[in-house]
Amino acid sequence: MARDRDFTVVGRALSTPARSVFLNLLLDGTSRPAGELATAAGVSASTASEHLTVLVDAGLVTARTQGRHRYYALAGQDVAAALESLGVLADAAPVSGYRRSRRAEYLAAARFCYDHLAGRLGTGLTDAWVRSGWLAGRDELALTDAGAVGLRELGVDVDGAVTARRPTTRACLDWTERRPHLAGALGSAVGTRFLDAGWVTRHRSGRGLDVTDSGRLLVRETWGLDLVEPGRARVR
Amino acid sequence: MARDRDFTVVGRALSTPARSVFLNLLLDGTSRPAGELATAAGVSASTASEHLTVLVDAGLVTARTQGRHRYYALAGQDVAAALESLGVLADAAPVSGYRRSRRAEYLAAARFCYDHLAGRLGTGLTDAWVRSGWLAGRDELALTDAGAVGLRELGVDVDGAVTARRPTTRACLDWTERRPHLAGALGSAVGTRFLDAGWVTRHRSGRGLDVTDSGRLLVRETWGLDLVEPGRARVR
DNA sequence: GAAACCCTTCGGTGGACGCCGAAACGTCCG
DNA sequence: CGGACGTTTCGGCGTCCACCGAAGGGTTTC
Repeated sequence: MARDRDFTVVGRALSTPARSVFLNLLLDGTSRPAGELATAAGVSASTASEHLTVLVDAGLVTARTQGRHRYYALAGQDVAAALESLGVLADAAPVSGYRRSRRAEYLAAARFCYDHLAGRLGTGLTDAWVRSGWLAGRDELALTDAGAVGLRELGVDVDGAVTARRPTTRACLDWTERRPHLAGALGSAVGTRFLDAGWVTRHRSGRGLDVTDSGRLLVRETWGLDLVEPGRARVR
Repeated sequence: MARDRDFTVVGRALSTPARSVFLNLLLDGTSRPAGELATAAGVSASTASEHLTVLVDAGLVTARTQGRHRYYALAGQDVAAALESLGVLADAAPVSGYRRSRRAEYLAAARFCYDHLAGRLGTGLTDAWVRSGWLAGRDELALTDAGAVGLRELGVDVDGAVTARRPTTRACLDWTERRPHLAGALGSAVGTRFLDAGWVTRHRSGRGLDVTDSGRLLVRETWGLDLVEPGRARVR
């Protein structure tokens, strides 16, 4: 005889409006900091924090600390699938398959992680610069002499980044690509240069970035980095 | 953009131990009266009633009134599937596919619905007797003269059933077969005769019945009713 | 009609929990 | 180091709700 399942933990996790909003926001596969979830649900930061621990304890959501931020995401595909099937019960509306939202796709392509480039653009550039010897090491991403020269030619304020108080380079784990990308003072300088040179422009809302034609051309010609058009990107 | 789903209603429905027990009991596809569910969960009848209305309002469970009983069952296969996928989250144990339990299969084959035969045996006999002209009408199941003769020959106390205060015949909707079977005073008399003649025996626990070899032979030879061996019955 | 039975509805009570602001903790920046 | 920032923890408050017993409605049986 099959052992009984205890639905109470998962059920309780789903039973409040704020947590329902959280899960809906995370259903597209994105990771989001606690504060963003709090404002989206219209609750205070402290309340959101409590809700999030409930979701984590229930196994629906995972947390990852990054600097002074804490990113929350669905625990896995099976969670998304379960919520999907539950959604069928919630409203009689037909199911739309689980997939990244259009906005999530934009963010996955290119975005600002605070002051440095992230997404496929950020990880792609980092990979290319490691391959070409501009950056050394997998985790440290130390700036080499060749890298200093190359980036200076690009117009990046390398000297300012080196003399800054904050660490020159830092590896920041990308939550869509699951690989590190360049952060720290140098990462910030690179991001500033990309914006100033018009290689990327801020997307209408939030952290998203549009890679301009000139930027797309630059990264392809210089580092062989081929960025897929967001709108046409193959998902999943 | 996909409209947000509201998980709160379903979530709240799952969030208490008593309701979790109810759903586990109903997961095998059986229908059960409110009282049975109440004692199984260890709560009072009134509390159970409130829980059940919550489950019905959430769309997880349906209620069907039968006489002075009220049978509750899962609302459908999709509900079972959703609970199944949720169960994966609840415990890490691997899933055993959704299917009728062995006990449920026994009950579906033959059982007592209070004092009259139900399950495939009950509906099969009723169908056969309607076909052969012993009973008339789809809903009333009135006893014909030929039926009185035939049943009397079987040893059924037809006269006692006709003169009883309660209605001679009544159609009782079968919850496994979803078709009517014979109830009322005559149904009771038939059930009594089947037990006395040794055509069926009470299963060890509760309402379940075992059809004996003599009973199996009788129904096949007399009415062409072929009952599948419970243990070998194909499910689903 | 009367009694037995099943179930639901109705009050009332106690505990659980969602909510917030204040304070503490850790990180980043100059 | 000092200030800003994101997040969590802590106390306290108000509400919701799970629970029960008693009462009421409906059905079956005698």
